[in-house]
Amino acid sequence: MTNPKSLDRSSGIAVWRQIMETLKADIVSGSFQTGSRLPPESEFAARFGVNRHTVRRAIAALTTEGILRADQGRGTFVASAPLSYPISNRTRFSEIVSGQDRAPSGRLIGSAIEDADALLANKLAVPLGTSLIRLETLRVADGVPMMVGTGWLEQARVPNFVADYAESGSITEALKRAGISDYRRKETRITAELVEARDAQQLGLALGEPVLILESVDLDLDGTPIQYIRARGAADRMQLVVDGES
Amino acid sequence: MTNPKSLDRSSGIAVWRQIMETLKADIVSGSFQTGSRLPPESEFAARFGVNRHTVRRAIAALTTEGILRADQGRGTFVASAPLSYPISNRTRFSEIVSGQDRAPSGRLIGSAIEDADALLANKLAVPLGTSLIRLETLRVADGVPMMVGTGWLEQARVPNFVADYAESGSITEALKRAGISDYRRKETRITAELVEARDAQQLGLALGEPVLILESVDLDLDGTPIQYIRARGAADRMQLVVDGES
DNA sequence: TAAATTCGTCTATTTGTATAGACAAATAAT
DNA sequence: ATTATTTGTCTATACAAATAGACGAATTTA
Repeated sequence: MTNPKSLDRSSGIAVWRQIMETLKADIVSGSFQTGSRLPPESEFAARFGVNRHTVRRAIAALTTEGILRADQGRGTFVASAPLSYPISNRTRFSEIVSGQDRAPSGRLIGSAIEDADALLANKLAVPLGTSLIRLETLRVADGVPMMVGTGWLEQARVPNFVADYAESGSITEALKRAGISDYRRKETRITAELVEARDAQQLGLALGEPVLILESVDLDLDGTPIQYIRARGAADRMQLVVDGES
Repeated sequence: MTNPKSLDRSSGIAVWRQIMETLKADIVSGSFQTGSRLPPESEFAARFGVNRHTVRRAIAALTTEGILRADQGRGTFVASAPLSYPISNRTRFSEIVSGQDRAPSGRLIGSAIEDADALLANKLAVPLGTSLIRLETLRVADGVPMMVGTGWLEQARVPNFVADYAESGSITEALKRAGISDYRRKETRITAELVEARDAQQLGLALGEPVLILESVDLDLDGTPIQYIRARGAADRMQLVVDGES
């Protein structure tokens, strides 16, 4: 049942990690049920064609993730299989994609001033080096962190944003004071990546988990870009819904 | 924008590979357009805080993938950006592909008959236990596998579907022969997961890589469900684009 | 109780990864 | 033509990853 997986020695991914991911996949798929005993390390070593120490490192990684538990003399056991969330339980985030929410939504967890690089200058249609405000936000549903987002706005357009936010405590209100009361979403680009260390902490994810990446540009009523957003969401907790109407 | 990526030194993923994936993600997201010149290696090295040799290895990997091209004395250029995949109610893979000057192809890699379980019965609006055709398809662009898909259709509605699809290579064409001249997409639900072993082999991905999951239901002109599709795509090769019209 | 099994730890060696510096080769800028 | 920039190649060093073998510690089995 456990795979005759081929290990890639020069892929830049350590062998122990490849084994770790294979084991995790087998546990998720149900090959090894919660509480059941795994074959001994020596057997895995033979099966994968590696040294026992390499298997041990993979098991150690899964142990710190809480997925496995090893008892000296007894064996290694599945402590808790990582859940594959049922689709029906996933949060629908259609409003994010359609742009019907009042972005940047969620709680402001940080801000900074930085100069526009090539990408940002292009997305926001401003000269290279233009001073931008960067906003870091966290979106929570039912107490569970769902997405972390980074938004960039031209500072000249929202000159007093930081002060306004500090005073009003509201992102929407701070934008309104800068004269930005309405805008629409141009498009949203969606892809997926493995979570970064910083986001993993914010979202409460283990390293190696997938995140959905949403990149979008908001336009004002004249079609001028207002902000560029790059949001990262816990893929196992959410599902984006794209309506087929339009 | 390429900078705030934090490198993880103890993740079991080599630094050069983390840089490689960051660069690839930036190319997919449009930071570096096809044909444009990248910043010099020394600048990347400074930006990532690594040695130039490490950056070179990342670039070498992307060069063998055909994504970058390096000319001595001139610089490093984006040879071909990975595919963008627009989503709308008229989504047809071949149209998307041809619109981007990619050679379209779809291949039927398997089919079976199975009874509708609760989920499928609900999605297709048929009684539980209804006989369904299950289709496994592989979609390829420029010789690179992009998506594997599983589709379910009510067998009574499209009796000769398997043969027709195998012959024409087109879902649209096969449906036409079953008397379904047109259909539209009801909605598309998007999430991400880690690739399964079987899909990894089909897509040429390593275990632990993220895949985009697309679930959708196609309706005929009366609004009756025709097929339910669950497709899995290599996240590092594609980007879904949702227009913000609504 | 004794033996077998299985995880835990140790030392030593080989291969892969990353850093450091230097210089050549090709191109672009002056 | 000369200089600066940028990629390509080389040597050398330090550290992590993986292999190999041996033995101890805890548990189960006979």
